[in-house]
Amino acid sequence: MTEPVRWLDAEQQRTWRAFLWATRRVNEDLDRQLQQDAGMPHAYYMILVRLCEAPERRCTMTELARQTGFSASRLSHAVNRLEALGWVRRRKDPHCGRTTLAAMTEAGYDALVSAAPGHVAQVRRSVFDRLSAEEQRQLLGICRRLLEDGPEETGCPG
Amino acid sequence: MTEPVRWLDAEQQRTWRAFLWATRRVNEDLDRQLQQDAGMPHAYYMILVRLCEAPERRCTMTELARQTGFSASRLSHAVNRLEALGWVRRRKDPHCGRTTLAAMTEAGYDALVSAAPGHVAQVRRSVFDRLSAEEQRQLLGICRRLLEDGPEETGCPG
DNA sequence: ATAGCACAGTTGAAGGTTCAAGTGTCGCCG
DNA sequence: CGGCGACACTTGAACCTTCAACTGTGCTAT
Repeated sequence: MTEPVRWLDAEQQRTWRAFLWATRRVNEDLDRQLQQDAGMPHAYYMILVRLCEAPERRCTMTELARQTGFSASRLSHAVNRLEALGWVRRRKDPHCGRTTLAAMTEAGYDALVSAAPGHVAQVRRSVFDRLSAEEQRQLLGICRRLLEDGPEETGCPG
Repeated sequence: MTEPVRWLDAEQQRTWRAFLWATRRVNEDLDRQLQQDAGMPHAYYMILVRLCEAPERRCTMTELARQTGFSASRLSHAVNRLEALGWVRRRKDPHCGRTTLAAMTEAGYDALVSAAPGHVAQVRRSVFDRLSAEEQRQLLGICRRLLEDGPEETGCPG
């Protein structure tokens, strides 16, 4: 009953390995840049971006989790840290006893604004400067495939 | 002197976001599968794979770090854990006082062999089953670009 | 020989992520 | 009304990774 196990062929091996190395490299370079220049990991930057785009720079934890794709637990721990840094503040939702609102502070906004240029530059260095317009199109197509029949997408700047 | 900051255009935004979500999804699914079915994170699986391919299923820490792309520290901690699991054993190199050899144990080999089929299946589900032959070619091309002028590549099965 | 330096590797602390379990709130059905 | 399941979130422990510091070894030039 044990099916024959379909291994990857040589070309797929190469592709898979290249994929692992390339994505790791991009993520590490991104994280390192943000950590060094802005004192935050990429995950926290993403949270700040979403918060910044939200209606009054605040939104519920659940919505924030949905937009960032983080687990409730991961987000909660992260917001603890962001709160300790003074970049975010939690408030009880006046309309609903069980939801919590995370609101970006002025300091949080400033931190994001000063982090953004360096981050975008790194994204260009790591990805877009290396790819032709055609390759960029291909990349989007491929990523869409990899995301099919999964959670829906959202929108973000910076 | 502050240069104008070249933001990403709308299409690049979409591509970037899709890239982040897609690669995160692949990595998470991979990690979850291995953790649940084989009791090890993907990083440790990679170490075992390299070790398994090495001449006598053993190699120096430095070489192993180079092949996996891990930092010396990360590798050392990981091998501590793998040693505690009984999957790897450290030995002093008889020919050189400052190098350490990491050797895969029988139990380690067994663990890898039983983990491999499920892992490969997940790689197919997450990536190759979703991409046409053409897209797979494109992906390899793109990853190569992202790896240009970086550390050199290596080879791995499974 | 030996001082100095680079290499090979380890360690501990700090921080991030996950997982499982826990708290409190809302909504709904009887 | 009274339960009770689902939802929104939080917590603590375990684990993984990073960073900076540290040990010990071999090389090389004087």
